[in-house]
Amino acid sequence: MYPAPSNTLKESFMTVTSIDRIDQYDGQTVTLRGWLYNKRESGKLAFLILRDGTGFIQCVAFKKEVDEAVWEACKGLTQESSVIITGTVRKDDRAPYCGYEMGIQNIEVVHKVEGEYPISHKEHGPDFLLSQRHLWLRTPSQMAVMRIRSEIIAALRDFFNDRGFTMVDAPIVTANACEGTTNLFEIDYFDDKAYLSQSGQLYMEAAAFALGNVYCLGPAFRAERSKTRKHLTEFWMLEPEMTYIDLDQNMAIQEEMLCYVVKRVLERRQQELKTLERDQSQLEVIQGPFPRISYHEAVELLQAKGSEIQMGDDFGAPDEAILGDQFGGKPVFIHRFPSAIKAFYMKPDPENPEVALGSDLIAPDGYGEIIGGGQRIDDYDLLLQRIQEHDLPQEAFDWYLDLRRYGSVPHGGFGLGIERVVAWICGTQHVRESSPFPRTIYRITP
RNA sequence: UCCGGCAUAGCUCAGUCGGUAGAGCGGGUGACUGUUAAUCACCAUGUCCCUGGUUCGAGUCCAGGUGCCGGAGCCA
Repeated sequence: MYPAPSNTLKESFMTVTSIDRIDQYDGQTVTLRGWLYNKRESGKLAFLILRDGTGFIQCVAFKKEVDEAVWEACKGLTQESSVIITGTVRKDDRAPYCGYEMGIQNIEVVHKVEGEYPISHKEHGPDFLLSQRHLWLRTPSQMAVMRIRSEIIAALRDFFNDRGFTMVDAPIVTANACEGTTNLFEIDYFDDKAYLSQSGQLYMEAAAFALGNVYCLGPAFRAERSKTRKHLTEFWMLEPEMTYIDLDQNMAIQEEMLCYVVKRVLERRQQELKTLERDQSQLEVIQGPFPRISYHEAVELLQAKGSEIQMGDDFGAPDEAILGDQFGGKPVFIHRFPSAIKAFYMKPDPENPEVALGSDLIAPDGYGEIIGGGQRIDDYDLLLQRIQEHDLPQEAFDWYLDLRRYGSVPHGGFGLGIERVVAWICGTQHVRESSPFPRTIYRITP
């Protein structure tokens, strides 16, 4: 018979494999290590649904064909108990999930769950699920979102690495604000105050003057009391910065990057997109060129659609949603916003100094702004003037001004919100679901 | 910070006119040799968010508070 499990498993010559490779072992006896996802049993027959992180498989035990101890172990098994199952792989049309099932020969219960597992296979509300996020991650939809998130980040890194960009990490603890000063998380820093970074951009500008084209990918923190489906207090941002680039080239690389990412998810994460029941035709239309309209044109378009927006106002959420849905499901660039509603470092358009050489990329289906970027001011005097106009503490920006004192060049870049892109590609209702452990205004656990 | 909504079993919710607290799922027990979120029978489960008020009587009505959700502002 088969050896007693735990201490002899290594010497048992059993092949330990994973569910995603099970099709290579048809007819063979292998060992899987996983967790009990679900169980169905009748008097003399038990179906155990095993998950191991790579997939799901149905394992079958007939009372007559297994040891009594194995039968008893199967019967007593509870949801999410961890188990090591050895059995014969066979193709079976009745098997759910992967088309294969495993005839159980031996089972080792690594840890049996006592008491109720909090998450059932029926519906739950979002607040409850978020309070159980550490367990919710085990469900198929959440695993699929995390796999797609991982693929998106890998694709973004590959895109820039393949084009000669250098990855430079930006600091998390900073002394100055990149955007406004009202949205900073303040921390004690020995006898001083410090802040959690809102953006790595200013540091990327310094790095670009050293290395040429660079990017960072890291967390950003905003102490905004925002309670919308597009906001987290901690989110991840990709921030490339490029020298000798203009606004059109900047938008072009954003477009190329996003098309590459969407294409790669379509190619490599079919299974996950199906699990999420994502309408893939909506992703297939994501191909360049993306429409590019000016702020001025956008406001006229919105007014024609019945929006109350006035020239000079920033877009509200409904405005963004309208703009995002005007172009056949493609994202749209809005460029040349009024300088007054944009960040202090945005370079004015030489042809119309009232507007800034910046752009936002608005995603369809109400996901809103997924990228914001543009040209940076490269003139020392103008940058100093803007810092003063915005009542920013000049000393904290001395090093940033230095970049315009020592070999300033035209440059620009952009910031891409990872959670928003993941939410859009996955079709999740809320960015909460696209972060493994989301932080919102009222939630910092788990 | 402002506006709106919600709060009842572990979860999702119902609860009529103010009159003894309910269902489904989950849990437990039992039956069943091909189940697909299995089915069937039985069992157990409550600070009705908190405080105060009205009333013979409050889950229900009133006031205040707390928590959460959605939105605005701000932003990726």
